[in-house]
Amino acid sequence: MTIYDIAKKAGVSASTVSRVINNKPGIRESTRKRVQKLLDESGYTPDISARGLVTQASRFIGILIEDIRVSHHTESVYVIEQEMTRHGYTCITFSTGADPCQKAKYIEILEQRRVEGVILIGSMFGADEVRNAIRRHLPEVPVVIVNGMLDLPNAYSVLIDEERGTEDCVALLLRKNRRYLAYLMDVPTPANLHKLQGFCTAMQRAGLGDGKAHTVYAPGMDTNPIASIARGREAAKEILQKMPDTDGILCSTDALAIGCLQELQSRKIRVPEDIALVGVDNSVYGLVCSPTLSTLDNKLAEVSLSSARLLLDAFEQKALSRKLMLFTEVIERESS
Amino acid sequence: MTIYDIAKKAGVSASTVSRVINNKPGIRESTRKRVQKLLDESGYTPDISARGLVTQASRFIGILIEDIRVSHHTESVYVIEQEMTRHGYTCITFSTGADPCQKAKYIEILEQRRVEGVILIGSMFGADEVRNAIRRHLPEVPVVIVNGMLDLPNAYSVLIDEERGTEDCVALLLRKNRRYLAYLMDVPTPANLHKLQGFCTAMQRAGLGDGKAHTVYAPGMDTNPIASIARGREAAKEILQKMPDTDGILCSTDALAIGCLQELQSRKIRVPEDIALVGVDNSVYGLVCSPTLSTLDNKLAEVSLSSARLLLDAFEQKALSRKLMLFTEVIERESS
DNA sequence: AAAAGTTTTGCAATCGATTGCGAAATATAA
DNA sequence: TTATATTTCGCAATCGATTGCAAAACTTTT
Repeated sequence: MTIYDIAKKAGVSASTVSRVINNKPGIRESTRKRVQKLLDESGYTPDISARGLVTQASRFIGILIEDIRVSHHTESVYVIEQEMTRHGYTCITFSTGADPCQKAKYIEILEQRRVEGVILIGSMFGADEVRNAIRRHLPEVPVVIVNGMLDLPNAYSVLIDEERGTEDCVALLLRKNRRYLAYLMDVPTPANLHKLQGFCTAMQRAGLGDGKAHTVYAPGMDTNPIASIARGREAAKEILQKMPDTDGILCSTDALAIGCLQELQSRKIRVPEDIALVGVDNSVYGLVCSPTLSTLDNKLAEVSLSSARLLLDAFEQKALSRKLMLFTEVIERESS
Repeated sequence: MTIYDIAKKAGVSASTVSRVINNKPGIRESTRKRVQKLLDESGYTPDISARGLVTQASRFIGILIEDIRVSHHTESVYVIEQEMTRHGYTCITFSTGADPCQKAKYIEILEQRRVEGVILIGSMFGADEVRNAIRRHLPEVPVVIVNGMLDLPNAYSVLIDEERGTEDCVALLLRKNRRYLAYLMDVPTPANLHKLQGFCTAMQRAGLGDGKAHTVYAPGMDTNPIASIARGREAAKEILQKMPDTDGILCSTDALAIGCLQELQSRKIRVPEDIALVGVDNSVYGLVCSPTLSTLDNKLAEVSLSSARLLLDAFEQKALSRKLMLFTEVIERESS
């Protein structure tokens, strides 16, 4: 069922049908009615790709993410997809995996589909391969990086102030009269390094010494939260052994915090009485466990919505800035 | 950068370039080399939509899901996307929400994008609006329903034997010498009704009376597991009040089971000593909580992979059957 | 060296839309 | 009624590819 079929039935030319479909002026009301009726009855739907060929607008945007199964990414994808769909765009979403070369492959697919814009979610898109792939395959379309930066003329960023957020978490622990704080650090992504920086700054300011000395590392690249939790348990052991005085632990993710919690509980260490615990992410896990977990809300929905809006603005050259900074919020629950 | 630009540079016609791109025979090796080199250097990528216009193959498939944020759906989307991408297809995924009319809208978008096949995930796609929308907009393309059925000539189904799985869960509880079983039922979706049926059958067979009499209902349509957990807590109260002898609870989802667990623990009822608890889903929550939750693994990854394969087979008219039935597996952990 | 057979290539149509521009139809003015 | 202005519509080109068929360019044979 094409525009020509409709044209034939209506006894007009394809141009006229096209004009009716797109509500263009210069069509007699009576013909418009007649064609529209045929359009409705026949169940015709335009082939958007064919249209895109001449209008040079695919109405596609690409979303690249390392692994859609990690729950905060899922939330982002959801929000972005809703917003873009609302504006007539269709999202093509790929889980790229960690390998930068693989990411480049997906970027090429996006070019083949002629996406009008791209949103990169996650902080692992800083690799050179990615930069080059974008420069090569998508030099013209706006690219929004959620929680990361890319030094390219067509790149935009939406960031959250992780450093300040972490400082706020330390402040919470201090308010609870904790003085022997430990920090549990995940993979050294740019975002996580910012958090670490925040921890160190806050420690310094409180006169509690060198933050790095109070930091335990539990790096690992896992998509499965269970693995993170296991890392958290191991790290907790290390903390207890190296810093037996610890009365407050700040973890760079909720999953790690859950791991700590499990380890502490298995040793009959009371949370928060003996050790207060604070995570980062505001994930569901923090509500499922007992005691419920104090955490840092990174405003995922807001950040994602902002990225979608930023991209839409960029389409119309209306973007106010290439960089958007949003703030986090501490959520105080039972574990602190 | 189009095929014509390349042709001009190479001093050949567009047809020749096209033949090189698609590895068609009948091109002199020397010209092929020359054109290929230009192709590589120029960073040309074919416009897949333009190609699709003449080949009548969009290489798109659509995935419809109520809400991508619910974690088992995410897993499905991930698996399907990987498999389809591997075969050269690009997935367009939509979170449709619960409203059937909204679903019909998305089905129309899929038609506009000329998808070659569709996968419907979740048991909520049985509504008449959906059926009609498919009949109207996608009467020709194969549609695979994951965990559901649709009476249409182009529909395929991948199902899991929930009934039998639930029976196996009851068997587990019986092995643990539990005799006063309660069943906690979620929304009456087709899938959940099958589970209930399984519970009743197993109870009957064990001579433990009428399953329905031992069932408590906690219906609710929430995307957020926290809400499910809250429902679980409430339902647990009801169970304890109505059936104080209960020594084993089977829940139709893990989230409900977590809710039960929380409620039981807050009342100092020991799990599994006083009451054994079994969930269904094999979700992460079951590993995060303590004691870890016995559950029914519904083989999500396998089911999803099978649906993708089934769709691919359907493309080539190689589908062995319109209906595929897979089996579940009981995972015994600490809570039972 | 010409004829016949093969291998390479290009022309032009096609897919399903949109759109500038001119022509036809209608409305308005003289 | 004719001239002019204004609507309304259709022709044909275009977007970026693919492909059947015929023409051109080579090989091989005689």
